[in-house]
Amino acid sequence: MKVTIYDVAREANVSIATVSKVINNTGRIGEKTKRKVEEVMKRLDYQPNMMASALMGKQTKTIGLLIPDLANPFFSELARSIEDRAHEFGYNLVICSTDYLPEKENKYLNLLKRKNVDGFILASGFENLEKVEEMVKEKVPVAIVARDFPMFSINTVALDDFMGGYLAASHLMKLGHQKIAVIARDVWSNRERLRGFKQALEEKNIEFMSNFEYIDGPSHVEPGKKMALKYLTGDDVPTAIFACNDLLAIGAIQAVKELGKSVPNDVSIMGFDNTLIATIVEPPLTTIAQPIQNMGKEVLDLIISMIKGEKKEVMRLTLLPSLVERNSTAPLV
Amino acid sequence: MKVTIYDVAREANVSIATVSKVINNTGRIGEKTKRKVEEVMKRLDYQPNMMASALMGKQTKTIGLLIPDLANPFFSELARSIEDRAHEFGYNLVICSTDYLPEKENKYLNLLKRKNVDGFILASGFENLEKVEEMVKEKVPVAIVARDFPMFSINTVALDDFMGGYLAASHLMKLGHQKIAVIARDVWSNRERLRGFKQALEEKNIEFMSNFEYIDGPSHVEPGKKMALKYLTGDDVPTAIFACNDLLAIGAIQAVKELGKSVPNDVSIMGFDNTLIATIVEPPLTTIAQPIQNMGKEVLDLIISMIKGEKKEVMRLTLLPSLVERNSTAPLV
DNA sequence: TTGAAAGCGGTACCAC
DNA sequence: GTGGTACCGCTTTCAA
Repeated sequence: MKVTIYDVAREANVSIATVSKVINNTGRIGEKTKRKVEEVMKRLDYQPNMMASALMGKQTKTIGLLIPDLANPFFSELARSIEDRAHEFGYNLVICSTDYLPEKENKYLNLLKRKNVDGFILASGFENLEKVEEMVKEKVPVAIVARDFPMFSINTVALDDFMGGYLAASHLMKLGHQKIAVIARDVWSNRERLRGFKQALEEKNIEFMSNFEYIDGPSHVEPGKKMALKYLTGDDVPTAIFACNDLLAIGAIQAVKELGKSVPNDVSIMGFDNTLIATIVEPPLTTIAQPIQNMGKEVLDLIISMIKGEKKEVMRLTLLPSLVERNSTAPLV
Repeated sequence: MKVTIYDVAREANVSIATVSKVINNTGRIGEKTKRKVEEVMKRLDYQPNMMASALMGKQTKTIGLLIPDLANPFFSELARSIEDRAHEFGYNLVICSTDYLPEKENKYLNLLKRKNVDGFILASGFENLEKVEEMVKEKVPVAIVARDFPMFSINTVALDDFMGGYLAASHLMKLGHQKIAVIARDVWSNRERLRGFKQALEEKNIEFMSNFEYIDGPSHVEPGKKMALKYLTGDDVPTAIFACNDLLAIGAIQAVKELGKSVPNDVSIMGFDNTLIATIVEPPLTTIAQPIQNMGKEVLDLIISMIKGEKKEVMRLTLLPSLVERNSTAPLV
């Protein structure tokens, strides 16, 4: 049977109160009693039951992480970096993929609340604002990562998406491109990227392509390819394409190849995220890098400090993207 | 404050015992009492606290998943498929990356046991046999996935790695290759793949390359590239390379390119796993596909039936790999 | 059919 | 310093 605090107490000839004290290192205990109890705990291989202490209001040392899709490299890399940091603090992660579906978001949120997770990290793609607002009101520790709710008072570690878009446009324009198509799914961060993108164009008096439209479907290779094909075979053929994530960009590369053209000689392509796959495609993808490791570490630290009740004021940490030049972009000839 | 079973009981003018019964649909309750209680639960938005019921011996509806590295596409895809199936049953997943480190394996195992997870799924790469044996003895539900412990009586969903290696060698030999280098990390499944590989060679009286050695370091792009470079610049240059996962294969492709040669014209390359990235490299990777979705579903079902105490006999389910031909392999000219 | 009460494994306050 | 004990929120006999 599982060994409980009672077993330890009996074996050490002390009360459970005393054992509890040595476990948590609280109150006053005599040196020899303490040593005795510790010896017994070791001998019996006693593992305190976290359910029980959680019931008494202690923490579960578990954090809920909601992301759109664990199989998407950006999110799995992000999850991994959060996980690493969490383990340093003795926390575990319950990971849930929401597929951008508000029903799933709500379902998992409720489920995890019932499991008394100590806090939530909501990654980009979380759409259900009211629910989040509700949680903040209930004082449930919630932090947002890789997504910004600018209208909203909530702890956030975000990327400067505006700047990301701006950087992308600037790079492409510097290479001489003027007709730059954009491939994006209609979510908040992409709207920001688009805004930054347009801002950069405007400053150079270059017009934004009028045939732009959001993709529908997930930000995956296929939709990216489809949209790129549409642009490349349309009336107003772009000389460069900025895709709002690496997967979409890869789709675009495939489209270009399928049309018998070359990247970057005929069409330059840029991605966003700088995930593993950006280094793997041919040609290697020029992309806007998100500091994934750092974002993971920062949100985790943020949520921990919220859980501990340290952080009283709301903060928004905005990390900056950077341009990673590889071979999928080239000067316009 | 959180609403408890007491609040519901008071509001409905019944005892907590009655409320408990309607929650769990156990015992006998009058129709109208039941309806009344249900109405109150809805009205108060009552969410039973799972900690409390777990303390009473009920399940936590949580499964621990130990994998080597969440950022590795194979494992994130596998985790995602397990997660999906788990959610269908109302289970959550606590995911831990072990980096193939026995210390981490043990640490997480202990931590999760203290959290009363209902069972464990151990993915390929789990090295610490004794610990697993111990858990099986303690009747903790444990299932293994994507890894075989043939010497060991434990529920498993495995891939026929031997056959995978056999398929790979057969395919390359059919293309005329006789000098086939192998890139692999020294873990169980790769030893099996290698065994199958050699078997196929032997049947055709083709010799296994004598300069073979295991890589050290993780099964990632860089080590793959390094080893490929070593083979390709050595005395006995292979005409084809079989890498034991897609990441390593990509490293090999990069090595070939770096040497100014072409895949598949100068060197054919094969991978293993058939993850997303196999479709993304250039040229698209010929690889041995693991039925990842299916493996995920099957282990989850397996562990659930163990948790429910249905499955009494140990079973080993072996799924079969299949060859996916793309463009990284070509006939030897 | 319903409810009182005894736990489950801890924590923490308050005497001693 | 140490121990008694009242909970935490829920499940489960066992009476009524």
